[in-house]
Amino acid sequence: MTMTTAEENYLKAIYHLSEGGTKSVSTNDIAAEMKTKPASVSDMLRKLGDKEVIEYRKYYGVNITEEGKKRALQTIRKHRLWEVFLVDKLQFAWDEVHEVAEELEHIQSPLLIQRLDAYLNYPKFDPHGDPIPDEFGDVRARPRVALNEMEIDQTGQIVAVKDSSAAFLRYLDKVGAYIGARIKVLDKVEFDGSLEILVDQKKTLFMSKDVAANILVIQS
Amino acid sequence: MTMTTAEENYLKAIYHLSEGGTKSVSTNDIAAEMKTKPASVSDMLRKLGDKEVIEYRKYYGVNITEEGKKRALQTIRKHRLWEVFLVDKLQFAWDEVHEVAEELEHIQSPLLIQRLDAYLNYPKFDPHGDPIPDEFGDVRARPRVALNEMEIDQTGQIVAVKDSSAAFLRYLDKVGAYIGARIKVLDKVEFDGSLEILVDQKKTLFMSKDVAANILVIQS
DNA sequence: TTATGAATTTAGACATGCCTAAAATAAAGA
DNA sequence: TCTTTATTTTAGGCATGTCTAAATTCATAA
Ligand SMILES: [Mn+2]
Ligand SMILES: [Mn+2]
Ligand SMILES: [Mn+2]
Ligand SMILES: [Mn+2]
Repeated sequence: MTMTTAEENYLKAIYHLSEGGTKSVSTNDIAAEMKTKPASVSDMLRKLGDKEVIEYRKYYGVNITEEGKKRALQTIRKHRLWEVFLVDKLQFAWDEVHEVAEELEHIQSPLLIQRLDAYLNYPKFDPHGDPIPDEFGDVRARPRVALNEMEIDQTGQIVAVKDSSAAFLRYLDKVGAYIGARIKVLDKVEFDGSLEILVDQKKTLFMSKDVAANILVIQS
Repeated sequence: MTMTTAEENYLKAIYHLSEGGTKSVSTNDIAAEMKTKPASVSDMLRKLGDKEVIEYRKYYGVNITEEGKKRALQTIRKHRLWEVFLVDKLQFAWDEVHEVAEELEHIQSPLLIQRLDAYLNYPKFDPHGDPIPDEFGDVRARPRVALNEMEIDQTGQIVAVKDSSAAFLRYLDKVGAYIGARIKVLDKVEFDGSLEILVDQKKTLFMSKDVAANILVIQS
């Protein structure tokens, strides 16, 4: 059973909104995520239900099926592998890759993805720190905490961002925060939750609570 | 003015059938090339005519416009650059690349193509020996002759194939003919036009006139 | 010159994917 | 229990791209 580009995009959105298939998802939330109208979503949900990649009960939201989860993870795998290719091989900045990967992820060729994976040396994480599912859909996730939830003197390494918008990524580049940076919380301001951070044992950085909440860290 | 994937595929077919814009092309020939029905072609010709990438006079075939030629060459450029990527970087065989490139050529990102070109070191020819147009659509073609038209004792180098079907390419692999091979015509049989060829000064090869007619050579 | 036939276009239909406007439903409050 | 209202679905329509069947056109052969 083949899926169209539109169907793959919807299914991926449902997978993300359901937090990996653990929650049911509303029509309105899908419409917001896909930047379409709820009426268009209803049309698509019927189709995805017919293909049994979601369980669709009218008026009650949708749940992704095991088959659907497998499909979504394949698309996510392709998206993230292409992002690694664009950054590692073609010198794209991490804020330039998303839209192109959104197209490349729909290319149909198992051989292509297998060879790309090998060529990139079987990467486990994409340029935004998100894990790349293996060919069976298994994900090796790292336990992460949002930077704003860390306490003074705690240390760790930036591994991902929640907000992947170009604006946010460019801001991080500008201030010198990047995936892989080792950080230490030097101070937290009680009044507004803003933080003072030491980056790579040399650079001091101030950031608002809102910014810190979008930076994910593994503690060490 | 953006073009859909279908429009790009039709325009590319028209460019090839018109031999680079020098001939006018019939509806039936386009239908055969695109594996669709003439009725579908008529529909599409009206659209391409409206967009002024072809000149369409009902019942009299089409001619590609300068704008259309430019567009077609951009798609061809992308197709051939991706073929080089697949063969040089991902170890695809030359008979495995066409279908995937047929999809990849429609990815919309000027930056991607520019970077890919640089990454591949600005190749001038694809794995089948066909020239890669530059970003302005200029093609540096090499004067070629079909192998069956060469005379005894003449020498040259295989630079391209006319027939890119997987079956033909696999046959060439099997007998040891490849793009770049240096060849010499040892004998020609008058009766059926078949040839005896010396490849790389060491291997002798017999081939039918039909096979030789699909192998293109620059003479030396 | 006119009939014939091949090539081509048009008519009408269907699938996908999107929209707006209207109708239906479920959940919550009075 | 009976509204009210936000959410969701349906109805109807439009664009793209395909098809079959019917109509049209052009070229050519009698
Ligand atoms: Mn996508
Ligand atoms: Mn990513
Ligand atoms: Mn194509
Ligand atoms: Mn080629």
